Amino acid sequence: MQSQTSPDTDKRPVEYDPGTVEEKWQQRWRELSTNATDIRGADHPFYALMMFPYPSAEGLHVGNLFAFVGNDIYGRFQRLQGHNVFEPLGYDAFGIHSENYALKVGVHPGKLIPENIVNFRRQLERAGLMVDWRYTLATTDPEYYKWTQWVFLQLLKQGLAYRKKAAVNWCPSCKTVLANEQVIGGRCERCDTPVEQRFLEQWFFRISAYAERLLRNLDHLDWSESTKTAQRNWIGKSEGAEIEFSISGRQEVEPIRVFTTRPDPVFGATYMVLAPEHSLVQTLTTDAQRGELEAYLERTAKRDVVARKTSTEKTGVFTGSYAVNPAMGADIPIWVSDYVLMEYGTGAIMAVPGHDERDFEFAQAFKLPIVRVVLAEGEAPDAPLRSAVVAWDGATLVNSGRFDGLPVEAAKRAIVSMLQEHGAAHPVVNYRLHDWCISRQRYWGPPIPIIYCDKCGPVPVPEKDLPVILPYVEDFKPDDSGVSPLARHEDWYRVQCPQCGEMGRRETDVSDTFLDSAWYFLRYPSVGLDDVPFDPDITRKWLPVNSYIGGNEHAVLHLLYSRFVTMVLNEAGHLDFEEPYVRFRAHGLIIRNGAKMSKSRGNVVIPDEYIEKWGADAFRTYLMFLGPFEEGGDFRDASVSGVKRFLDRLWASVVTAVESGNGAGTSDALDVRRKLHQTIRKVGEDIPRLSYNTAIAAMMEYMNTLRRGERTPSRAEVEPLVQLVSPFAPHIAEELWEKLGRRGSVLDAGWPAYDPALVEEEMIELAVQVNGKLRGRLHVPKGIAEEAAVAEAMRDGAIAKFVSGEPKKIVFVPGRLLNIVV
RNA sequence: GCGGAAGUGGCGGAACUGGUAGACGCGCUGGACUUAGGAUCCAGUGGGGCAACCCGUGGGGGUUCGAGUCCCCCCUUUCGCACCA
Repeated sequence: MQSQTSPDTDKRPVEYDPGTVEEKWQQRWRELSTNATDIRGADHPFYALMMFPYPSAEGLHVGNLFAFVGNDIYGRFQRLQGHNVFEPLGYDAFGIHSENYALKVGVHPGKLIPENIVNFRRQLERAGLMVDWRYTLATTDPEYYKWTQWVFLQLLKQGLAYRKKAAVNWCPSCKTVLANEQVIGGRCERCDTPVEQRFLEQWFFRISAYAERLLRNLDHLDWSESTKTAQRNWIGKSEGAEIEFSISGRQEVEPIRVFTTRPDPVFGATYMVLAPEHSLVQTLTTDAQRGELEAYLERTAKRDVVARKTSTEKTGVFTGSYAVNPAMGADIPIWVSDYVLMEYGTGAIMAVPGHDERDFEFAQAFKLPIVRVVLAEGEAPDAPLRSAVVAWDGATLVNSGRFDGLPVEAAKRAIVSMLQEHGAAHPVVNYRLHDWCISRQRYWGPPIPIIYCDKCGPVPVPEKDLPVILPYVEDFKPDDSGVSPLARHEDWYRVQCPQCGEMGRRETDVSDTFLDSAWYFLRYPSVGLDDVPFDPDITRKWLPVNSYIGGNEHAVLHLLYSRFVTMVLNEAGHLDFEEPYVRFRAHGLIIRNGAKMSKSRGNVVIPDEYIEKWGADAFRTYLMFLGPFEEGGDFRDASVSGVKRFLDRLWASVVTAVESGNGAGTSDALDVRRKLHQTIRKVGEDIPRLSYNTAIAAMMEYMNTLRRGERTPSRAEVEPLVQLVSPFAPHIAEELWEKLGRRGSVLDAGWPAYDPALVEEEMIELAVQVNGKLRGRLHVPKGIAEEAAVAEAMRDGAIAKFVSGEPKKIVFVPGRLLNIVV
């Protein structure tokens, strides 16, 4: 090919066999501990974290690998920059996922999970990740969940874990309680069954107390904007007022409190609505209405959450009682309806049917009065009100006594302060964020470390007694008793109270998987230490995490919970930082041939098959090449060949360079040298931006330059390229590094420097436009002056013919373009 | 309904703060070497036109010497949230 010597034999492609090369280097990395991180001795620690996978029976998914490779490239790059990089990986092995699969195949999860982990480990090693496997963990290890239980106890100690009987989301299929976050559109996130309501005693974490801090800190985090937005929306801060409505003729009953972001139309509040679960419902129901109301409550309780939350049909019952509208003192009826949700605000509303669509529908259905109190800009006061008018900008009040004519914004403030003087209102900030229910009535999780004692109540298991081992039980199938399968094992749950020594009973619920993953990053560098969850010196050195890469599906759940737990541990004095991840980037999703991958479609990419066929290096590089890392892309089988071809050519170039003995000195061809230095700069700029696809394209471009014409590349021309390629295709890079006669891992060779003088071209192509239209290109010296450029342009007939007479204006962008306006 | 992201060749995708649209790769066309090639190498490849040129970044307006990029109005896709008061 490039060689001029014996064209006959050299036309033969120089190919390499990825299988042999990759096996050799993976073995060598193991023998030489190339990927090991010196945790205690590191001078320049860099913690490159990736979200750990759930070790499924199906094995590693390309989506996992896409994320891991993306993180690995970043980590390897940091190492080449001179950092001590720690790139650990473990397994998120507890949870409903594993348990359901175990139930399906009838094998105990305690047997399945270790098998899956072995398979995952094999697949991960094959991918050539720079992971230090001495520091791996599985959330199912007692040495790990001992400390998950410890985290629970810290929250309890801080008063942030509490028990309450609450309406919870109950999945009748999984037979367990779900967190709000696990309910998608009223259905179970895992099995898509409509979720029902149940009332159970649950353990909650008071994350709502941290809403403001979780929100505020986002402003200073170097995170993907989309992730921050998702968290902001989830926290859902809204500012408004709480208004009290006293009960007409019943001073002894506490007033109904409502939260509203729109206090201005209070004069139009013609009735009130309580959520069916509201505590005042019984008190306010008159005897005459009781029968009808009880029937309604029963109906709504049975009604599944989907129907309740998605149907727009309004149902409800009058309680028989009246409240006093504090604005003008009128009595307004109090209704009960399931369109008001107990979870938001106070579970009660003042209904303003003139200006709220839901209230309007309800008022129409039950023939309640609708009053107009807000006028949209330019609207006549006597315009008929056919639907709710939700007006804001430029709207003014009517039928609101002395507030008539006031713009909405001013009216909001004026009305709240008027009501406030009467003690009937005060400004309030409300959040959508609910407390985190961590109880699960399941088997496959860490038991919550609590012992119930008749005398002492709930008593925390003393820290010295941790872990509370999850016992091996054969019948781990959940039932609909509302309690965990562990509650069927008296020998396990009957235990002495740690305080008084009387017989007590263990908490039989286990904790949410999200608690396992809320602190795992703290454990990695301290894996192996069994007297602390995380060593203070090690933690000071390695945390917070420098770079975290993961999927945006965890934008609100895992990322919010781990931030919360970090804040709490910080307050308790266990950590000296309150945000766990300095930088977070969400990777994109991979689709296949334009369609979502799914088992049912049968279009799932199985990494093993591709690695077998193309090699891990080509597969890794292709994954990074198929689209922008943060956006994902379309996996097309036919396209892998392009990347493989690039690696083949890289191999061939290095081999011929070495064989030709073409000096290790500087390269002879100036244009090749320039391109090399431009490539070094480009790749070095692209990797930190996670713009991997363009970094690879740049290397391919350089390869094309290298191969142009009948020439043999020199070592100096190929050696830096091997370094640039190494984060993407580490095995071939190592092999070629060795072929080049270099000792040690290419990982420790550093990152090549570029010469700024060579990056800049001396001659450039100057685009010449006439009236903004491209008319020609000039090959001119970089620093050419405007006058010289114009003169040069006018000598070019193809350009000059568009210019007649004196130009009106000349726009000159040095080094780029000349625009002659005539 | 609300919120996020995105619409560029046959396809995946490039284009930093407005400045040569289509880098890189796949595919395709032609050629070389071949018993053969789904290997390799070389050349070409947005559309139209013999050409000079013209048209082109979802559609329509606008700002500008100049717009894929900025502004306004639509359309489409996609991902979250969703009776949130």
